[in-house]
Amino acid sequence: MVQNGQITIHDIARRTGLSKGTVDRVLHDRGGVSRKSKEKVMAAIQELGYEPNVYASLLAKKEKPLIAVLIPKHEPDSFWELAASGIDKSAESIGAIGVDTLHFEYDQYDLDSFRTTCAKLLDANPSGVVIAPMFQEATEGLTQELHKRDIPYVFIDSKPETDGCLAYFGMPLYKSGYLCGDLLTGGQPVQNVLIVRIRRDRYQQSDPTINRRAGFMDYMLEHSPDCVLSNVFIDPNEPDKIEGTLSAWFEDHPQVRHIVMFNSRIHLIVPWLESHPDPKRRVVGFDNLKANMEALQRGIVTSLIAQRPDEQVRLAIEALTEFILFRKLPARKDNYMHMDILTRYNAEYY
Amino acid sequence: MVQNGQITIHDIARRTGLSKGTVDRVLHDRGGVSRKSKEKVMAAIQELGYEPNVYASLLAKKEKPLIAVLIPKHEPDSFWELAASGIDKSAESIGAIGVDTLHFEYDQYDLDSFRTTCAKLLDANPSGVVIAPMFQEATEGLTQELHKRDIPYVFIDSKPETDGCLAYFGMPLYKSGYLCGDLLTGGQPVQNVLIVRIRRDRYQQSDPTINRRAGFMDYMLEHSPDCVLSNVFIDPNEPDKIEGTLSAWFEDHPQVRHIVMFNSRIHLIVPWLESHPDPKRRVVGFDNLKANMEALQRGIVTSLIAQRPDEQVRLAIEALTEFILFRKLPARKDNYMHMDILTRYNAEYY
DNA sequence: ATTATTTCCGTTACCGTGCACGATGATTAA
DNA sequence: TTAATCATCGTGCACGGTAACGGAAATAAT
Repeated sequence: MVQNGQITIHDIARRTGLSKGTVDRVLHDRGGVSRKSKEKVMAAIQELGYEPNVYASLLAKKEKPLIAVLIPKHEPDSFWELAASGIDKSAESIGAIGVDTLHFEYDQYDLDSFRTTCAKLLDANPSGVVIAPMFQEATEGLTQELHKRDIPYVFIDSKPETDGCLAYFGMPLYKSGYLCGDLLTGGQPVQNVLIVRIRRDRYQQSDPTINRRAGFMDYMLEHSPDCVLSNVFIDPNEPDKIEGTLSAWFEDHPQVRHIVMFNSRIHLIVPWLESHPDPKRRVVGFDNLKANMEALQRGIVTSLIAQRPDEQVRLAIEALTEFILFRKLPARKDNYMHMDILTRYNAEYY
Repeated sequence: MVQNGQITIHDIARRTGLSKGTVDRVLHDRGGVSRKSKEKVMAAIQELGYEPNVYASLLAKKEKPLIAVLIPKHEPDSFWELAASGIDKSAESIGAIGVDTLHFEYDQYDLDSFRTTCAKLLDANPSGVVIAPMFQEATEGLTQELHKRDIPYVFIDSKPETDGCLAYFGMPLYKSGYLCGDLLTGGQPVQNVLIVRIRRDRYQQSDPTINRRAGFMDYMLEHSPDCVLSNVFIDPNEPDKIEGTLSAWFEDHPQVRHIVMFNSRIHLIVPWLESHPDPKRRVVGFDNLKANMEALQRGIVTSLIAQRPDEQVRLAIEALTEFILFRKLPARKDNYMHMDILTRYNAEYY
């Protein structure tokens, strides 16, 4: 440990001939200080190089900041579960420095659920909020209220076009589609590609796969202009039918050996892939769900593109904490996360 | 913010009919407490779920933990510079919670320099140390002294076989070589590979490339048993000669289009690669040095394997901080970092 | 001129722990 | 029996900062 001849507010009080109460007032801009005194204090702070003692401050305030996290409800092995576990992890570490965390989860297919969850969140009166938005308008309603109450918030995953948020952490969706094209083709021209898609619920508001598909299309246009792209739709609610659907399709297109999905559900087609092995096939999907990782390590899936959802939330929570505790703004407002390329050879330590 | 009905030592003092002095004594095992009192206090702590207030404790002790970091001295765009910048970043964030950080840098080719730097480090009397070891024996001398003084330490990058360190954060070297094989060959059998090597200084103690090469060899043995592996040595101290060396070699082996280096200096051969373009060539190297990244984005280098040195040190410092402040042991002792695969399509956001 | 407001600032009681100091009663030595 | 020793414990100040409270002086209102 280190002995610290720290400069305290007493020092600068003595130096200015004022009391520590006044010093505290200018430190926190609480008003009620004459211009002259304020200037003297500021000067002394500069000269002596005063830095507040975080411990003493936190102790005296005897308050714990609360960070609320608003994410979609999730099934066991899903993208949002990865995010949630990331929340728990960083909740632990910031809990150590005296910051509490609270999850709020809404049904991403139910606007009402989102609304009521927002209300609950506001009731908890958090000092900061992490938002994974799904419903454009309702989110705006929330952020307006947060603004009114002067509560900072950050977005993760996706974000409204313009917004007064503190920061945003997410994946570059278009680019991830582009990268996906490179991984699927291995950089070589390709004749046929099958895109497996999920019939979206009509209530679904935001769809990241649209941007990914766009990036993918552009890659293919540039590198394999003659490639035929086919689409097959499957229904995650009827997993039994998936194998049949795929088998039927491949009956007509036996030559297709490049398969891609732009959502996190590549694991849905793994049973079919396993029962129809082809060593030359290439399969690319997204996100490090457990089921996906297993398929990757068994060689069924060629590559996954992952975005470290846990790190996304960690950074989001960290940025929020720094702002709440120390009023420190994040270095960048828009933070695009690195896209991790996972293969069977580097999956082990992810 | 949230009001916290925290349990304090007063509460457990009142509950046991003792004074806070006594409670403090059992909390810190300072002796001078009867068996009966001690038991009563322990019981009350259990029942009420007492958790010490870190802020108050740190404030009262009026000490700031100091974390010392011991790494090799480094040139501008080198691996250890990446690590150093990671240190600065996390120093900032833990600085916010009142933890200081201090660099100590030694000449990795000079044992004496390591020794004197260790001495300086010990003089600073840190509460925890992060070590990037290069000299086996001298490192042991340091850790023994740290043990004596009861100072926790963690290793990064590499570590001695057996040691009482708190944790270790590093890259799985052998596996990274194996992965490297897959990236270089694209999973397809290959006829010829050129390994560009650096003539090591004879004083160099640890050489991560040995393990990487081993992993690479095994991959090739399994996937391209007939492949011819050639070695060419270059000297980083005479960059002017590199182009000549390579040109001379390729005169005799024009058919070789797979090139790999197992250290972070792939950028050294970039000038030659640029002046002898070949669209079908594949080049793989290690680490996200600026020069390497540029070559990657220009398409000169096919892939890089990076290990996020900044995250390595962040995790190391974080583990140390948690232990120093809260006596919390890290979840795992050996932490192998994820190997990042970088291509021109995902390099942008790294 | 007197009273009522402001403006500005010092005082003070905390926040929860750490630790030195001294007090108390019990035990032992003289 | 008296003095000295010891085990055991309570008291009180310190750490640096926060913010409520109230007082003095300056200004405004009557």
